[in-house]
Amino acid sequence: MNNTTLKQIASQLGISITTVSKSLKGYSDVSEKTKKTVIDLAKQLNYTPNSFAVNLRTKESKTIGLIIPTLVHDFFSNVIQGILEEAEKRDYLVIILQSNEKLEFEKKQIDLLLNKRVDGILISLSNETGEFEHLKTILSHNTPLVLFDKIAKLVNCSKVTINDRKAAYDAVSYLIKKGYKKIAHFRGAYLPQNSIDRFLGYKKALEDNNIPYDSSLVYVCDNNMDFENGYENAKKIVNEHPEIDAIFAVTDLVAIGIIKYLNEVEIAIPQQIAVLGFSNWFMSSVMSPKLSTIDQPGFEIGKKSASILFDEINLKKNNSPVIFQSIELGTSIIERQST
Amino acid sequence: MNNTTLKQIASQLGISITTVSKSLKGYSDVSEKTKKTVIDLAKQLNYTPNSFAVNLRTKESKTIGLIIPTLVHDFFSNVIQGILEEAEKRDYLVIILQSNEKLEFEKKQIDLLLNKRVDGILISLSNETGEFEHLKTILSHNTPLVLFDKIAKLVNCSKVTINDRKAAYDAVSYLIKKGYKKIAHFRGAYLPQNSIDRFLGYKKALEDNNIPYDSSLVYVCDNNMDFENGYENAKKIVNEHPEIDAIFAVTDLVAIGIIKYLNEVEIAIPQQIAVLGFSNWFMSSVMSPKLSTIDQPGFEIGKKSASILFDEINLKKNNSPVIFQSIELGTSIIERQST
DNA sequence: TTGTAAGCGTTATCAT
DNA sequence: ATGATAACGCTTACAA
Repeated sequence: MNNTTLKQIASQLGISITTVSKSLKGYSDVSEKTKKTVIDLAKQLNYTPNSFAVNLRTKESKTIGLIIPTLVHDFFSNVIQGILEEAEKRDYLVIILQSNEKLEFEKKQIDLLLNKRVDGILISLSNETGEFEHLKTILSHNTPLVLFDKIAKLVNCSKVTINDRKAAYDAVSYLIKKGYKKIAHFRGAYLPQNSIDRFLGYKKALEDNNIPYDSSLVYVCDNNMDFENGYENAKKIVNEHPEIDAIFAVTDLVAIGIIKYLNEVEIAIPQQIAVLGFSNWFMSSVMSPKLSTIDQPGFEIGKKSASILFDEINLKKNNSPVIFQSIELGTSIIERQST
Repeated sequence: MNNTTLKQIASQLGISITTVSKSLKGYSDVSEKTKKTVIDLAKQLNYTPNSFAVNLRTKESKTIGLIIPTLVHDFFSNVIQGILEEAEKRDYLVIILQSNEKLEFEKKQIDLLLNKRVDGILISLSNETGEFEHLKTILSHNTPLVLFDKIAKLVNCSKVTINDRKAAYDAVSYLIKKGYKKIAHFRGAYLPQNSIDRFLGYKKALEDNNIPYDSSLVYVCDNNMDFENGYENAKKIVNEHPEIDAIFAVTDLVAIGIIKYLNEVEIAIPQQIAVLGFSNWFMSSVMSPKLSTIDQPGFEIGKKSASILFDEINLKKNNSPVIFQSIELGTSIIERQST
């Protein structure tokens, strides 16, 4: 049991709590001698400040909250790693919650974090999230908030993303340059901004290259955008549109589902149908064929988001004005075997 | 800003803080009438108790800490999900830290959690961890501790694992039953108990089936037990022991590395060499060929570990004696295409 | 250089 | 049924 308190040290040394506190915190108005005795005894008794008391006194928890849609997810796992790394540097701890792509959970979890009085909050929105009152609640509590990856453009806070539209545009342009002409798109659901932007990039690339946009070549995945979606839609499209020569998938997991199906029915990739993913999950590099994809720097997104959040926390502490940033991190095309 | 305090409510209502507190906490010795007024005003002012003060007063944080070796990891991600689910049920929050398979970090993070005064700690040990003083520190702080997956048998606390030895034994027996005779094993490093147990299971299965154990067929992966390890060791063994007809890998990631190499040099799986993994990562079901593996129930391990931890936290609160449990969850063989 | 005392926002004990 | 008061352990203005 380690429950040494300042009081105990003080009484053992026959001095006041204040002097003990000051000594331990390196204040200058304590004699070297007493300071030393205090520090020695503290060390000997294994003193650590009671964080509950410190929190109450300083009104900060040295903790931030993180809400992500799904944990079992290559991209988000990497984001978390980046966040944890930045937090550790600053002696901050991170409470992690999973919204499970549900708006309802997201709301509830925000309340939990606010009640816990975390010093800041990091969120990647659920695919369901189309209203933003709960985010504004965070702001009205004066708690720094940084949105990343799946953001709400309308909420007034810092944001860290990639340029989904441009990334998709480049991806499809690349496909066109490789000679593919009938390019289908398996897009995400209608809500998260990313799906929309990736779709828009796809469409624009076609148009800029004089390929007429054909909405019947766009298949919509449901909210999960998972393996099954890719598999099932691949089955459908092969039947409905045998003429396609490439599919641009909204995310790797969907692309992997596509590959799975094409492999099963022995449609050659990329000779008959090319497949291009998005996100560069580790998995995509060990598939057969290896999946070409867009690299989305999860780790850096995490680091940057956290670092902005901590900056804002500090600015707030000093009553300095904070200027919200919108950062876009770069992406790149990873060419492998599927295109 | 939501900083309503009991004091404010009290003064607005012209009653004492005590009465306000009691009303809000449903004590019986408050008149229905005042209780109602208090509750109404509290709701109107959006009162939420200051958790810092509550923590200080009650000496509990309603928070647990979790230390895992790696975050970008299918199995551990599933474990975390299980833990978060149990925590949420009980209105507990979870602080997550990553040891990165380093003993040094593990130690430091334990200190962080202890200083934070979390109500309990959940750990899966790093592959480096061969001494346990830091774990005993947790116990000496009287903080409930549950070890899962990678545990230390010698530490006196509850543990949740699978039976690695039996799982490996069954796995190799299955291989033998399928007719494989020269079975190699890519084992993990010498430290984590799992590696040892899986190796022991492998060895025992051979012996029980009258296949002489040949130590030259056992290749040791380094601490990371990753894709590269599988790939490189596969390259080596194909060269050094062309006679083998199966490889039992300590974990799926290693198995996937093996498959990758065998595919590249066009060694037929499983006709020439069969590959059996361990853990049943999602990835393994979308490989070509699909990987046969041992299902390790990550989600359940997480749930069970958390639930035991919360039980111990409650018992401790009631000053009831706690009896440490060692739970072993079942595994099963997932037969796919690689064996 | 050292110490007193107030206060952070609760909860709990004991009077009234 | 209600309230005064102390306490949790710390920080910090203000005295001495």
